[in-house]
Amino acid sequence: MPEPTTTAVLLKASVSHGNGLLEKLLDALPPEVAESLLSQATLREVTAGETILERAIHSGVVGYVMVGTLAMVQTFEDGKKHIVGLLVPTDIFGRLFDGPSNYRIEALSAAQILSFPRAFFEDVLRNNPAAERMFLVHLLDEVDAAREWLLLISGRKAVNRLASFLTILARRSKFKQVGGPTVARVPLSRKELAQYLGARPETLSRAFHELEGRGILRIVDPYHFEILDEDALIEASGDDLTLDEDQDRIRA
Amino acid sequence: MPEPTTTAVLLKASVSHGNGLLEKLLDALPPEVAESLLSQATLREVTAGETILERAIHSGVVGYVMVGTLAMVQTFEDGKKHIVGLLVPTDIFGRLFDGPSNYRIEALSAAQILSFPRAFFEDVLRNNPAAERMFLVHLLDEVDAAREWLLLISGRKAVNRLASFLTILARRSKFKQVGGPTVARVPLSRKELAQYLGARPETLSRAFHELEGRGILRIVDPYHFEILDEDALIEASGDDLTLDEDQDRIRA
DNA sequence: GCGTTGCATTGATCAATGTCAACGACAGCG
DNA sequence: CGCTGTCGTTGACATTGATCAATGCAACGC
Repeated sequence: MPEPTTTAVLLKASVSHGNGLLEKLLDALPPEVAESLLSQATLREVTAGETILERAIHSGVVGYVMVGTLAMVQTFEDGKKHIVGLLVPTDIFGRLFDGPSNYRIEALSAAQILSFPRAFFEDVLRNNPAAERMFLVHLLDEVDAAREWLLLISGRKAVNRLASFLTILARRSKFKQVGGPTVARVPLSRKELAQYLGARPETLSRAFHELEGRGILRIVDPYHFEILDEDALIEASGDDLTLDEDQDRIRA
Repeated sequence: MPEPTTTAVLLKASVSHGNGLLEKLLDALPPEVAESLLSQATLREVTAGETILERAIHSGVVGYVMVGTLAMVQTFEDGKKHIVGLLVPTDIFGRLFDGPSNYRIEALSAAQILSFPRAFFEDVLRNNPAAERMFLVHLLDEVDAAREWLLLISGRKAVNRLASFLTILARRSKFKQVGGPTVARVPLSRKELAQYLGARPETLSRAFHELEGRGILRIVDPYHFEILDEDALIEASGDDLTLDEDQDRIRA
């Protein structure tokens, strides 16, 4: 455990310039409460592949992603596993007020995580209705996001799903604008991304190269891509599927 | 507007024997508050196809499904539409504390809906932290459910997805046990179900008949199915996909 | 009663993707 | 330095599912 107060100051600095949930929560709290919450936090550094939270454990912490990418992994009895969600900087994980989480949290890349004692975090929310409501609204957004995501990967062709994924990724974790071109960093191996998108590594590989062929992106290495034509990427993600419409079913 | 007090009594009777979110909320509230909440509710009867909530409208109501099935429908500019979620009895819909919902709510079958004035509902939650927390936990569950659903429909073959859907449907809205066999009622047309599952109506039709051929179910009519072998159904929903496992990535 | 319309079903074909196999690049290790 | 295992890629082939087209069935209006 690092020395609390100093840590808090450092953390405040690094947290405050973002606009994630944690920042908003801190803003909504009385300064001294925000301070005390931060003073309870510890910074944890993990390496790629490390497990952060075992599944089915009523964990004592709430985590906040500072840098890096984590994955929520569902494991089955027979040893198969499937990534069911990604966590990028500003995301919060850990189950509040309630039973164990159903997934294992695993680092996909080296990452820095802010850990709060769960009970303390809960108390803060309990005593600050405004903050708790903010959290609630955030959850409403999450539900919507999950549904939107569902819509994107259900049906459609592999290239579409990949384009959708890249588009969403771009929106969620801002790519580094190193001078000129936008470079996307995909924190998943081909195999991992493949299962996440419901496809096979081979299919995915072909999809990547198709997008490259269309001049939409350039493959730097298996994990880095220059986005050459962002509009075309969005274009490529929206394809067909969905229904042809009845237009007239409305009456109410 | 019906005569409040009488309605409240009737509603209390019909709501109380379930164990959905609303019941739990009512239990968590002081009796007189629960009473007043119910007295504000109005019962709305809708017919199949009716639109209950237009999308992108900051609606003034919170709805609770008593009987029937509703769908959350995402409509696109070009007129295509896609069902992104189902609402069955005991489900609550309507966006609290916050902007308009992104979906249109539409009745798939004739349905009865309990409508609460949103502001009143919010006030009740605001003044009863226990209830609000209950709502929050409920949202956590919803997020998980959405992720699980995602996992089920991503990838895999059409038959698997169909079997998954039927299994989940069975869990969520209990099928009528008319004496002997379990009869599933699917509240969607083939076309609707097809988009929901990310497939084409034709493919779906073949999937249904494949399950019938395997002796897992019997097609009564396009909307009713006798489940002959529930275990086999579950079996059929779990197929392959997912990853072959690394077993060893864990270190922490 | 008869045509019309909407929907499920079925069949034939083709495009997309999963599967199997092999190769090359690269990292770790002897 | 060369061996070996992993991973991404590529190719050939098999399977699945989308597409197009046609049929059957039932509800509805005339």
